[in-house]
Amino acid sequence: MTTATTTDTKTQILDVAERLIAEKGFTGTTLRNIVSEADVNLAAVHYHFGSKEELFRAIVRRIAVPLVERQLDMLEQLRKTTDPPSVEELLTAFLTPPLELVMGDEHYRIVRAQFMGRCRAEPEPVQKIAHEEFSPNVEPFLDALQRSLPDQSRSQLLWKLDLVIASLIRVQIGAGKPGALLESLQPQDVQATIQKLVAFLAAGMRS
Amino acid sequence: MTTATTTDTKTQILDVAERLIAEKGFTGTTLRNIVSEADVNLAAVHYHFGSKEELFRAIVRRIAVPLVERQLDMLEQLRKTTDPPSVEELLTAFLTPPLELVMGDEHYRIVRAQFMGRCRAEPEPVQKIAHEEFSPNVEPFLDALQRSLPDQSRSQLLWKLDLVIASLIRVQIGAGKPGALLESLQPQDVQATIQKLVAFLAAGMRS
DNA sequence: GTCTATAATTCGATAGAC
DNA sequence: GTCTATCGAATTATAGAC
Repeated sequence: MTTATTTDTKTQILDVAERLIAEKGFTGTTLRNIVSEADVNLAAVHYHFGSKEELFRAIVRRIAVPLVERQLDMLEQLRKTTDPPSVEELLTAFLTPPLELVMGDEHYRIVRAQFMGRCRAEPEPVQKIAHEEFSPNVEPFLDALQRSLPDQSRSQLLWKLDLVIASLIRVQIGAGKPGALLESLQPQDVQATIQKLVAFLAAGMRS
Repeated sequence: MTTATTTDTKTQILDVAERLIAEKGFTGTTLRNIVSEADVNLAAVHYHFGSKEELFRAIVRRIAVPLVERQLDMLEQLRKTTDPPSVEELLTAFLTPPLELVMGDEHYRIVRAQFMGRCRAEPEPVQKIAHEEFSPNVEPFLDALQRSLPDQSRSQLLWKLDLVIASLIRVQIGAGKPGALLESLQPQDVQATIQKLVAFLAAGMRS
């Protein structure tokens, strides 16, 4: 690659911006905060991303694209083996990819979880951008839920899935904090958290 | 009262600030936005509240104090009649006061619900302030839940109550939006929403 | 209590040299 | 691609007249 330093600068900006926005929120984070900690020039942000908003979209996309892909993969795997799958299996396929993100890089696992939770709870235009990137998983899972719970209306399942997402966001925002459900980020503890969460939510889905 | 206009100015600032922060968030709302729409002078904010942060605290307190009081009242009523109360009764006592807020003033019912949801999902110092004002309800309800579900550990009940609050926040943020659980704000629809939410969450609490 | 005027910073964004 | 320098606008907060 003839532009190795460029890639590094771009990634450096993305990494630092993701961490700061996870802590302080989008409006609470300034480009100057980002370039200061990333040790890059202020103009580099506009050169690589165009604007603060487009920088945010790039961060979201870097997370959301492989995440949604993995969710849909797991859903597809389920449909191949058991049809219709149980509510627990569907919820596990939905919740595992986002919660396993926290087991990634040593220093970034908390950041990534908090970022996801934060950016879906903030005002416009943040919420709109995050929704656009994360939402392609909703319809396929709604369809699957409909087949597994045929006696519930689609509107019912929609607001219940909404509460599933709300619980996911809460767990993500609190990830790593003492007393939180996802306090420890060891792989086996993450798996245990997923199981508890699935049990809690599956009971609600059936109510 | 010798300071009738003062009270009006103060209330006017509180009302407009609450609405704007509900829409745009704390950092996304400027004092100039507030005084412009409230048709008061910029200096009046600092005269009456001291700073933007203290203004926010005043808004939160105006909502939280009577709300928490009402939650604890309903809890006390329950303990007088049935001991221990059912999980459904406890959740109803917890969820009814915040969700009935949306039935108040004609123009402000959506605003108030959104404000509550928003300010508990934002970064510091907003979250800290909101937590300080809203949290006095947690311990009493945890105690009551412990008695109604004696075979679950306190740490279990804690993260489950956390998910209850997360669901409440989600419902509040989406209040009034098409497709949301709390789409209509008519009193009978709010009651129906509370019942659905209680059924969903009570099943999870018992899981 | 309310107002004007302004201080003192900080913001996102850009022009232009290298 | 990276840098300096800066623009224009916006921010919270205050000083001081009325």
